[in-house]
Amino acid sequence: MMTKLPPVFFERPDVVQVARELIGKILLTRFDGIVTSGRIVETEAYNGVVDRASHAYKGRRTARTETMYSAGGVAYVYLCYGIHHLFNVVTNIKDVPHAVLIRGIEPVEGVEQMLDRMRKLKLDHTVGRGPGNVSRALGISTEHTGNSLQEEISIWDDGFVLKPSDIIASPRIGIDYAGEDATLPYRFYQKGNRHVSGKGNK
DNA sequence: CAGCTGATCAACT
DNA sequence: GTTGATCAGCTGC
Repeated sequence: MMTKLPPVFFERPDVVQVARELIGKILLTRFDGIVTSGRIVETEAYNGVVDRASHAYKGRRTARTETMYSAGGVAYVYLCYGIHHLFNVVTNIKDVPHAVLIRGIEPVEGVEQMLDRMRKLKLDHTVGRGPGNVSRALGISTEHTGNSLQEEISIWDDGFVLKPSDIIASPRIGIDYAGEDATLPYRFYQKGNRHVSGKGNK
């Protein structure tokens, strides 16, 4: 049984809780009738205007970050280091720029299509590992920023439940510039899953 | 296995 | 002109 997560799931006020609950859910895209999906195994919460690691820190608002100010339940996709498209889920209500970065998925449907997009011949643990690869495997790019998560891109609950002890919280990756905010336990991942980025995810 | 580096663009100084 | 919510490929232990 598959249930699509409704807008109210994303509009809740606690972005850290949403990030934790997204572990184990299914992220699915359907572009031109081609379905690819994967189970979310790693996320990070970005806590809006008070979070030095967020693009919306201190209420910064540019053409790029504008979609983070939408009501929860849409995609925020932006380009990092000029080449990587990073996919985020916007949460909270309109004008509160919270978001959850999806950092890792375990491929489920459309493996052949994902391998094609990754330019790989065979499924391995690097497919869907790291935020740039999540977008690449699922075919998501900056042109999808602002899109609803009820249409081409959607997130599903298939009844899969993780033991609470298998969801680990840790500091976020690659945000050393964020001072004290860099130490907050806003990253969540499934213990031991090989599609989680970094080392030592036991 | 650790460490460096190129790719390449939007935002900021 | 510099810097990042990154990745893969190479170097040299």
